Amino acid sequence: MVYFLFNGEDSLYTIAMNFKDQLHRKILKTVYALWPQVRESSFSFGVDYPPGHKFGDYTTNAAMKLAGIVHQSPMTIAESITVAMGKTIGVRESSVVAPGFINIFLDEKWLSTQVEEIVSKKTLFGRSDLGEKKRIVVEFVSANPTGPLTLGNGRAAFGGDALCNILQLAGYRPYREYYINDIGNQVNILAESVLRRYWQHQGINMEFPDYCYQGAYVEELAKNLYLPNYKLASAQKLEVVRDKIKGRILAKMISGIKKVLVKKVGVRYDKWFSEKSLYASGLVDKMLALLKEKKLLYKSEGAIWLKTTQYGDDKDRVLIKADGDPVYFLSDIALRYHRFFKRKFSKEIFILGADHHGYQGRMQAAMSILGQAGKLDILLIQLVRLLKHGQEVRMSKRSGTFVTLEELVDEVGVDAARYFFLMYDFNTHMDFNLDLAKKKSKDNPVYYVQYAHARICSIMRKLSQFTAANKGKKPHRNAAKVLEPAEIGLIKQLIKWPELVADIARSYQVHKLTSYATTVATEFHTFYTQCRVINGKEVNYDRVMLVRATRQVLQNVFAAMGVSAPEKM
RNA sequence: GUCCCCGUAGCUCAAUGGAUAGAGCGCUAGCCUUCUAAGCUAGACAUCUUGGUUCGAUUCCAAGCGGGGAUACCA
Repeated sequence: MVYFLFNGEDSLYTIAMNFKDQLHRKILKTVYALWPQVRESSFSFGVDYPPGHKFGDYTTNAAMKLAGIVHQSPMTIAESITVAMGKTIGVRESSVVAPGFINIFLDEKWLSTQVEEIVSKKTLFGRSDLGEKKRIVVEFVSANPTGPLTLGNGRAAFGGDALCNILQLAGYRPYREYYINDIGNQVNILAESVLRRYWQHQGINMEFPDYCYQGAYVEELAKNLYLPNYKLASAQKLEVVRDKIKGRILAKMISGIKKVLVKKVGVRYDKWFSEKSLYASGLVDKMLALLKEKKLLYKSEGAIWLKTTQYGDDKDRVLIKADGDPVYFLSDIALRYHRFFKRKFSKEIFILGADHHGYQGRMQAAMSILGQAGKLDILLIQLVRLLKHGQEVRMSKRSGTFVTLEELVDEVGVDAARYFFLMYDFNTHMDFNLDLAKKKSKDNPVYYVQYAHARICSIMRKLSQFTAANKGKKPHRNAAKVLEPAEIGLIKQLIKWPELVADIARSYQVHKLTSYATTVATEFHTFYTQCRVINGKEVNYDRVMLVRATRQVLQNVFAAMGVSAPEKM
């Protein structure tokens, strides 16, 4: 293969490498029209080598001649690209940097029209119909209601929320779901922990075993427990009383979680799905019957197993334990049945802590059993390690050593917390130093980006004063449009937003949002320093337009990240 | 043992197989009589090791070293 690279820092895009956005496609189309011999492969377009030859033997010119594409010099090639593409999109010029690179420069007039388009499209700028209105269920956080949300849950909460925002922009219909494990042994243990604490407070000599939850929130629940008729403690009574208070305690935990997510950090869910409801509606039993019908169940050592190995899992999995209790995996299968057969979602994105990575195999096996293979994307999100005084602190709900999401947000604010977590690739192992986060929250890049927005608002305020003072006078317009490098740099970033949205909708790489926001802010700050919008009595209205476009893009990015756009700082 | 993730600047992180590897913080030197200096400009500092694939590797493959996680009839 011969690879011709059409790209360049100044020329906006690497076109040979990736044809994912509209501009790329237009350029590629032009190239195809020029040279029908060129064909597309997955990463580049090119032609086959003559046998026995290597690319290194040739310059672009020689290679193209060999391929029979053109019989001209590289400069002439660049020229023909310019002419052809100048008609469809605004290409000003192109140049050849041999061997193998052709740079393409966009016309400033075309760039200016893009600015106007951004302003007129407003929040719709960046929106596309890539997703064809497909309904995607996104499950994220879904932390057990046996303790408050931790730092680590924050990572999933913010990432999942931002991903849904992006999917929405890309034309999908995301459905945010929090699956509540409100049944099973964990809930019993929580209730028991509270009860034991309660009795301890009543002066009853009661031990507190290791399997119980140690956290301060258990104390809090115990303090607020109203339990007049069950003062006596005994092994038999414990279970009876526990079951009496279970529902109340669970409700309290869940409402606490909801409060933090919705009120505190602004992550709203479309559905808080109760695991218990899967049993109540009979769906779990139906699921079991279905699996039995498919002859995928067998009994061994008193337990009921599912033959997941037939569908690529490492080993078969227990669905019902020897003691007769079902395992979460069972309701998880029922949940997928519900999502794909009853709700008819076309896809699910399941954001899962990396400590659950072993769960993937059986989940995908379950999807295959349901005949829905390929519809479940599991996104593993690496754990957050908490450092205190340079030492790692193992976060554990059971032992009560953790930092809650609420604490963090109280310390640094929602914007800083969101931005901080969104900066990291899901695959990155984050070390989180709370002391440092408190101390350094002022250094958070979110303020750098927000500051750009505040500066824009300041200009706009000034501008409205200016126009009020000059009522009736004709606004001065610059006839000659010669863009400063800072202006071009800014525009080039702004028009990348739709491409970025599409990219993230495909790759789920939400952390690119923060990189992009920072880049736009940098370009704006440079522009701000170098180019004046209001200069004495002169207003440059083209720059006003550019500033408005920048504000719009920043607001759109902020909205996707769930970060506020302050008008003053 | 097996499986998953990570290893890039002093620190925290970026970089669809492409040109001179980028930001922020920290460090050095400059810039406010003009739209917010939470800013701008310049400078110093980096791809864990060894092989392989490729015209080209931070990126893909293999082995090694180092760190984290998982290996339940817990979730």
